[in-house]
Amino acid sequence: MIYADIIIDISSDKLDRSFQYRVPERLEKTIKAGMVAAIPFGNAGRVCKGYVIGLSDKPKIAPEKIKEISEICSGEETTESRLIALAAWMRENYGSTMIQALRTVLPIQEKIKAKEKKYICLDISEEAGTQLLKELEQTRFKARTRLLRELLEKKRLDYTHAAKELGTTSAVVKKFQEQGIIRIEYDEIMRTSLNTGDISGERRMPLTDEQEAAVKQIQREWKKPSPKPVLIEGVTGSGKTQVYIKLIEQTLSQGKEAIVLIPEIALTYQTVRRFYARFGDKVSVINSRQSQGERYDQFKRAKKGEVQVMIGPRSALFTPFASLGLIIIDEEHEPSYKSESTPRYHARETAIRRAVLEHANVVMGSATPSVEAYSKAMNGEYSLVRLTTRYGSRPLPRVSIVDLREELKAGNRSVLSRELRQKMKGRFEKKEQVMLFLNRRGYAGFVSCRSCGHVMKCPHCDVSLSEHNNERLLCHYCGYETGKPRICPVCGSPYIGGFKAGTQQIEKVVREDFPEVRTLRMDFDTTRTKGSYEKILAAFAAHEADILIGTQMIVKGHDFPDVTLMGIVAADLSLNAEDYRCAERTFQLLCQAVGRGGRGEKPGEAVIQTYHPDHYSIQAAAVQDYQAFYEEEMSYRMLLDYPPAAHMLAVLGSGPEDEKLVQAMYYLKLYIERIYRENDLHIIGPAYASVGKVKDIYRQVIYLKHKDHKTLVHIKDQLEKYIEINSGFRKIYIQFDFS
DNA sequence: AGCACGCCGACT
DNA sequence: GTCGGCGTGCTC
Repeated sequence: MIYADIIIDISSDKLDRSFQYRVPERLEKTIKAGMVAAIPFGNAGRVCKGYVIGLSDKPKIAPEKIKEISEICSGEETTESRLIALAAWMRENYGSTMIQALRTVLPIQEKIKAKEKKYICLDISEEAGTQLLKELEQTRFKARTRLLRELLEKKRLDYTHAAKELGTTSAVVKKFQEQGIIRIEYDEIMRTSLNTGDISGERRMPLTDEQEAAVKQIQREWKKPSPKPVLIEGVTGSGKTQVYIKLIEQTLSQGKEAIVLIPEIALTYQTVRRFYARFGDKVSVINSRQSQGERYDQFKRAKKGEVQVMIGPRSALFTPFASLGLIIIDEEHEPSYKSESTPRYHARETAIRRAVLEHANVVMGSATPSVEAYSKAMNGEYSLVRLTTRYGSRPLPRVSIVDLREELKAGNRSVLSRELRQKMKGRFEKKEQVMLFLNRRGYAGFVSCRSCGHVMKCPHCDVSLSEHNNERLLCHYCGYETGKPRICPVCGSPYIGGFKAGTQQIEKVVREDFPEVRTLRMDFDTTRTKGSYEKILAAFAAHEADILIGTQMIVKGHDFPDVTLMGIVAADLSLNAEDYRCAERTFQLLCQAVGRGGRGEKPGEAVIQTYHPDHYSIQAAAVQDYQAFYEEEMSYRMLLDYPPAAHMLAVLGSGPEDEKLVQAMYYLKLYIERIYRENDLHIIGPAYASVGKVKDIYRQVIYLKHKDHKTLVHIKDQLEKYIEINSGFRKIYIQFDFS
């Protein structure tokens, strides 16, 4: 006798588990994990659809309780079943429940019902409603009162939303509907796709010899019986997009589709317009500002075959194309390709897995590949393609490194070194533009007491508050806001002030030093509203300002031909993070920043200000020498057994009660020591995570390091079981994070 | 999600 | 006593 594990519905949290069904004899041969089956469910025996996620020969519960599968609705070779197989792989490799994995892979399913989105509407006049509310308030119909009050205020309520927020059960709604007080409305609005704007300015450029050679090399790889993923290492301005477009053209001509992943931060109209220009309405774009419904529409169009190219961030990877031929990952090194929620998948690895399942190809590209990807290219797992010539053979900017310690010794306490200020002055006189880049990564101006050193912290999170406009203190993790205190809350000293490091302070200094100069600022504060990002860039491009001051976001993907000086104010702020990847991040950011300058006719220049002028990541970035950086960094990772030299698994525990969490994590460590007795496993922790508390939830972490990825997956599997059985983990949420 | 069950106040 | 709303728990 064969039994199938089936997941009924991924849209509800309450059904977040699998149910076992008997497989009738006639289906024993055909049934496979990933198929969609019709099954009776619930007391009323209503038939619904479910996903087969696994098969076994043992019943988990009393066999007489198990019902039989009615029929199979899908074959094994459908897009959906391949995506379910991908979800199963993600579940296994990243550690999550099957439901969580399915929800990541099939955002469609959630909306397949909501394609006819249900709304509750008042079906009687407002006066009658108000009257009825008054009557109801006198009675004990609490749920109805809540619902009616909300309805009078909002007129139209989202059905699922009402259920969640107001605790409105179906019984309440049904009763109201019978009485004719409300009606249920459905709507199916096809949200319009992104407007393509003016693309007439784009002309097709022939490939350079080097690009042509790269395309040929990739095509040779694809002709092999089992093609490897391709990594393009191409310096900034070498025209990787041209190569991508050529490869997509070829894929489409074979009747297949393509997915282009672009990191969230670079996903602007500027970057996708070249794809629009070439492929027109064959292209669809997803971005993270879109609602679930909008994304669903995009996926539906892809499934119907109305578009052939999908461009988007990480989640676009799951576009349900019928015959996927190519996945492109641009800026492969970007950290946003790693998911921050369970399953914590990496788009690069998952794309390669999907490509295997779909018989598609993967091409990734970066000027500064991640150490992980590059090491795989070195050991032959990926095929490496190099683009070394900058467009129009423009020289790289001249870079000078300024030692800030020397500045301090010379009595200059400003954030601008003498050299940088001197060079800025020269540019302003010549009417050329300047960009100042602050690599701050959460080191925004925190507020501390100069007498006792007390730092203002968020009461709900383990982070310092940062000062924003008009003396407000803001928590970047939970949004907590408070006024800046006049005196120190600990010692009462009036000398309490901001640590000057934010973009606002730099803007202030620039204005003081150069009163004539028009400044523009781009950071967390100024880009919060929709469209402001593009507005700022457009204003700068139109010479409405002479200097642009900003964080990470200013170094991504924009060409300003009149920018001839790039100032990197504090290069090593990102070096101080305790993360093993901080040198890599610093190198990548600096390379991008330096590469920004000198895109036009005039030669560019860059100034890097740092306290660590001798650090290899800064030295290598100044001369844009990836190879030198890679070798240094790789020997460091080998020495300390960090990925990719070894594999690492972070076991993250979180919960509202500190002591319970500490205890549970300690037991977890003991359990790991008990089940794995070889001495080749490094266990670090448990310890509080780098941010030990977020929104009043405490967080701890155990790190496991081992040469073999499979061993870690095995330990994860055992831990999952242990946690499920053990009641001590009831209020503790455990997540796994592989790297 | 959707259904049955059982508790509890209100009313014949 | 019975009726009916409303929260709770279960569905292989």
